[in-house]
Amino acid sequence: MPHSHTLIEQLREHGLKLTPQRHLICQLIETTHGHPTVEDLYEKATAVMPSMSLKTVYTTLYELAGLGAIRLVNVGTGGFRVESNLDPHSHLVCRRCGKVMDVPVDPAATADLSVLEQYDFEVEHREVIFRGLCGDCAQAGARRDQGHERHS
Amino acid sequence: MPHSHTLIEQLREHGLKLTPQRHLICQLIETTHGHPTVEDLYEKATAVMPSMSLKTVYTTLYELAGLGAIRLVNVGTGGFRVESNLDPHSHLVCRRCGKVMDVPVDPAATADLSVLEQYDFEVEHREVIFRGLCGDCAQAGARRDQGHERHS
DNA sequence: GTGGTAGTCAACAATCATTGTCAACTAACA
DNA sequence: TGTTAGTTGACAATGATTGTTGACTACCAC
Repeated sequence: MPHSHTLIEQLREHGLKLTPQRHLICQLIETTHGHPTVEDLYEKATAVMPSMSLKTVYTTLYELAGLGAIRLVNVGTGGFRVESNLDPHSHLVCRRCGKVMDVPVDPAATADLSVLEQYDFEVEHREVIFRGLCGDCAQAGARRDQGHERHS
Repeated sequence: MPHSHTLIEQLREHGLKLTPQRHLICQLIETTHGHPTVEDLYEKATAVMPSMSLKTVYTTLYELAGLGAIRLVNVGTGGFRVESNLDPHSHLVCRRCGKVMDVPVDPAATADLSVLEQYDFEVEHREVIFRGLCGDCAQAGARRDQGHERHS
């Protein structure tokens, strides 16, 4: 049920102070679709509250992640991204533009996992990433191949 | 068939010069088990050839990756790791010590992938990561919990 | 073997993401 | 409204990676 709470409510429930900075960051996360980078949020935040420091954004994100209110994922595109969609899903990651998209493929539904039992390892979380080219980048690549042949 | 070639042979086939640096790096990759970081390889390389620069290690790894002879994977533990096992498999990543282990779970066998067709995205590669605690770290955590209660 | 040349290398500086430190500040509660 | 523990912003530091460049060298032709 905590999942129906807003991020701010979750902060309060855990005894964290409701500072204006946290308020703003939570709001931005809730109203931003996709998978913003820390820098993305920082830019949006400073637009509203110019004194906001990048450090505060990082700190707040780690706090929210610690509460399980968000997840910080690293898809290998440099820096991590804020994941506010907590439903089980996988990611499409464009190797050219770095765009990240959700796909409703449950990582827990991965094929036969019985082999895992042979390993001395406590699995806590599963992650599935599909890498490749998004539509835009695939088109851009195709156009470039047609146009001026020699460019690689 | 190129997969049965040594890394050095693959370099040669693609017209890259066989410098002593590349020779050494290829050798180190082939004789190192697990998933060495760039820094790991750099340390081993400088032990043999002290003049080796970190830049050269990076450059060579990118070249090998460009040929498809190795893969550079980023499992979110800071810096990437060299993957010389090109068979389809997945990874166990310890969130505490950062250890990476291979498991023979084919990422392509992930459940129902038909939903992917609805997305305008060309999938080139699939990646599955299981995150959690390795045996050693799980034990260490349990011991700490028993001993001095209050430590978090 | 020797010379020419394109491809490589080491050194060094620069960049990017992230984290540490700490004094000043403020939300929460009495 | 005062007290105080928890937060914040400024700033420096770290760690990983990348850019630049002149010197160097593996390779090919002779």
